[in-house]
Amino acid sequence: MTKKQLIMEKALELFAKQGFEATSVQQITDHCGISKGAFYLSFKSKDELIVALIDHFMRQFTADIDYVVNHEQNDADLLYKFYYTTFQSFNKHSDFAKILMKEPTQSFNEELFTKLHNYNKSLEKIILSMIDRLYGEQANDLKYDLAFCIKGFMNTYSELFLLYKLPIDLDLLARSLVEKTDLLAKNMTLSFISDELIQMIDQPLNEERTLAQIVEIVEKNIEDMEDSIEKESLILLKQELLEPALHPAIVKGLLENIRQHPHCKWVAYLLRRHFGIK
Amino acid sequence: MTKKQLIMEKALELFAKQGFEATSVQQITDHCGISKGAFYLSFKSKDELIVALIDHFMRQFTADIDYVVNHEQNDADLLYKFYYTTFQSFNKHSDFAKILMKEPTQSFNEELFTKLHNYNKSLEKIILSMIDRLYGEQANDLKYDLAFCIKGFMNTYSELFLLYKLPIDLDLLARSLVEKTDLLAKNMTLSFISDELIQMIDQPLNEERTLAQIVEIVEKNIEDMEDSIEKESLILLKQELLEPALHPAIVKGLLENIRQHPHCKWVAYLLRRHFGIK
DNA sequence: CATACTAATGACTACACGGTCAATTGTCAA
DNA sequence: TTGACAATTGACCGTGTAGTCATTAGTATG
Repeated sequence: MTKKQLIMEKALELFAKQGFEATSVQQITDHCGISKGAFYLSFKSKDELIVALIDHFMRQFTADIDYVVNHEQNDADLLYKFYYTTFQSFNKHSDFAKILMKEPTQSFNEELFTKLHNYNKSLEKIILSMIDRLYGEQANDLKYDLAFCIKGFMNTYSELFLLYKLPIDLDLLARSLVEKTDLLAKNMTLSFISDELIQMIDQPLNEERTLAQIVEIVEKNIEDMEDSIEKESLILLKQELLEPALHPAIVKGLLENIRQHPHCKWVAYLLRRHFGIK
Repeated sequence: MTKKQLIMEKALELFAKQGFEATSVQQITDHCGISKGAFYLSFKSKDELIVALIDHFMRQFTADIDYVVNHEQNDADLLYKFYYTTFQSFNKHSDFAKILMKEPTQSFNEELFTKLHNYNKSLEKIILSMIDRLYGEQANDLKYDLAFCIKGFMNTYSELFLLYKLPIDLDLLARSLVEKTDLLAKNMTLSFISDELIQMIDQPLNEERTLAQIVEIVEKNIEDMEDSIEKESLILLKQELLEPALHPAIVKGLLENIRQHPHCKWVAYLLRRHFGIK
């Protein structure tokens, strides 16, 4: 484990207990068993650590959900898989989820707020594509409301195990939320959230990634990796970004190679979107 | 206006923007146009100010909602009035609502956490009484789930105007949430949140259970069970309570044995806490 | 073993915080 | 106008913070 990873891991525990503000760098380094100076060899500042943590987990989370939604063939299982994976992920990374749910986002600096907003939008996009696939025309006017309800369920029910550390029957939870969602989708008539409203929310924060940005992210990823099949796959994919030459099937295979690697989930997500591969 | 009120008003604005931690007493007094010393004539400490703010608004909010729910004669309008009043109140006191939604509750001191938990319980009680009145027997097993959904709606939809300051059609919002709530109440079949689960949530805030109490609960559980692996496991765990002898790994295994048994979840939860096993 | 280099340390700085209190200002009855 | 008292101030204190950097420890190479 690199020092960076150690710091991130230990810092997360403290942040979850005390929040960002209330946790000092000294506490973090003590908890890691390293000196304060060593901390600043890995991170330029405390803020950079926070950004790194948020990126690390949000990328993984977004990528996981996206994969599940895109790879579930059976419509009947889609919603279930979505909820199950979501809560499983929350449960696995409960320290981070706790921070995410409760940290006062508006008090962050602009950069972090925008960042979180964008991740939130990614999640919303995934949810909307799922709604579209399952209910299509039937729920067109209601899709945003439905997405909001789904997010509301996620928020409220996750409190149960984040705040109170209760044992959770994930299967039952997922099934019960599927039922609720399905009921709403098939019977709702009143739409509150219009396209217009969504546009107003999105207005200031639009941002597509350019090819160059993606290449840059891939390169950074390659640097951080140890020699392995995954690294080789990523290098090949980077070449494919710059000079498309490979058969789609090969690209898909390469993406599959890196999908499970914990540090590649985000980059795999970006690449899947870029190459238009499910 | 008394000095106390002035301070509370001005402090609230800053807290909403920056959070409690990030707002200094100096900032507050500057914003009020008074000296730091004057602040401490009105409040013993910054914490006392925070408590005063939370009490002031939560009392008002709880009382408002309670009044509406208790004084609405017409069942058909009850839910609508509830949602309308709630969001109107959020809107009116949006600075406070913002704090409430986003402040990391777990990082507060014990007193504040308990306080908020109690207000939350009051609100839940009001919601549950409303559910009981409207749907009675029909939704008895589902009442907690329904209450959670209502809270989820409140949370998610309030973000729209708390975070993004959008103009809101309160009437349409309330009507659309009434529809959703009604749909769920009349058609849901799967209950996720049981009485047992609610008990577990309330538990950690009460006093710690003594060993004797836990033993008693375990014994009662054993009596009610049929002969099985689970029962044997529970008997062994009871002995372990009285005379610790087993390896932690064995204890964990025994706990795992009873975890899924429907009548053991509560006792498994207590035991996990007692033995300090995740 | 000597050298060159990197990794790691922790004492240190500058500063911001919550909270205090001697000194100052404002008020009003005598 | 005086004097007694209450209200208010802001310099000050101890503490804890983020971040720096001269120094030291560790390691690889010739």
